[in-house]
Amino acid sequence: MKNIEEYCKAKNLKLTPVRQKVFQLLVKEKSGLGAYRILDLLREAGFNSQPPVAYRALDFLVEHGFVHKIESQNSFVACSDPGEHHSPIFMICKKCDSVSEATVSVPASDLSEALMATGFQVEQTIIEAEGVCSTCADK
Amino acid sequence: MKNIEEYCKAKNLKLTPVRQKVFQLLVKEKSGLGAYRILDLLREAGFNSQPPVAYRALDFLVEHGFVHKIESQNSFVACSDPGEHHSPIFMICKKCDSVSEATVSVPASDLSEALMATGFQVEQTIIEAEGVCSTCADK
DNA sequence: ATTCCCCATGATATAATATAACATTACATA
DNA sequence: TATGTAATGTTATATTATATCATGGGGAAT
Repeated sequence: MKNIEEYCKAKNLKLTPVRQKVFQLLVKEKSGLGAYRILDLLREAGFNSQPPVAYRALDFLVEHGFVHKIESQNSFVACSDPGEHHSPIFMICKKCDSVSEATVSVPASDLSEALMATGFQVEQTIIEAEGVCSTCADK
Repeated sequence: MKNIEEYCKAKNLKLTPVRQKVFQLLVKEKSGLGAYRILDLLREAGFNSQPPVAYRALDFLVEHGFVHKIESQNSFVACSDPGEHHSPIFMICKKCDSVSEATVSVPASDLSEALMATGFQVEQTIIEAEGVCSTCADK
């Protein structure tokens, strides 16, 4: 949290109350949250609750790398390493629904190679793994 | 097409007219098609056009590996190697909107390793790369 | 200090994607 | 023929996301 406040100050980005609140909500959750769930939580916290409010805040947070969208769930999670450019890989546990992020500085190398070999110029990768997290596997 | 007919016969799966038509529509397209676009095309072809019709056909086709869903687009594409179990990797061109599939028999190995190292048991991976396809890059 | 501009927010409406639920039909086979 | 299962028909509605236009707030230039 401190992290992103400083980052925004440094970059002259406006971390407005609603943006900050949405980020806080996501940080507290280990699962992804949908936009309308976030909207409910905002309402409970006294914020305006129309859909564009949540989507705008999420757009801002995603654009600046503070939050990631989990495409297979239409949900959102706080970035575990905000401010860094990276190719996140998400591990989604189907038992406990947790989403965790494995940060890899560069897209997995043999993946890149396989794609490069086809002549495709990769700009961004979306990688989401579904399975069972170590905590649930231990049970 | 022949491919999937035979596969269904062998596995005793019912490749009904609407399922076959949806698959044909997807085979003809190099971009992903949304469910409601498919629905329109079905209607043009004389089929019943209620949403569940398209979604059921897509569910069947996806379940049996004939079609893949592109999560980042909420769209669907025909599988380039139906019937095979694989970990598809999609390359989505942001210029021409084409979606092509790089088939890799096993999830990219260093990706798997990175995830295994965390203790996460991967069951399935979703990998979508955005960028520029070789055809568009050549222009 | 005033004006201007930009960005964020407020507010309403609607688009786009997806599923629930229940009725009906078709077809294999006991 | 009766019966069960899977597929389809049909209506309604849930869920996710965006377009659009109006309003407000705060900094920079004059």
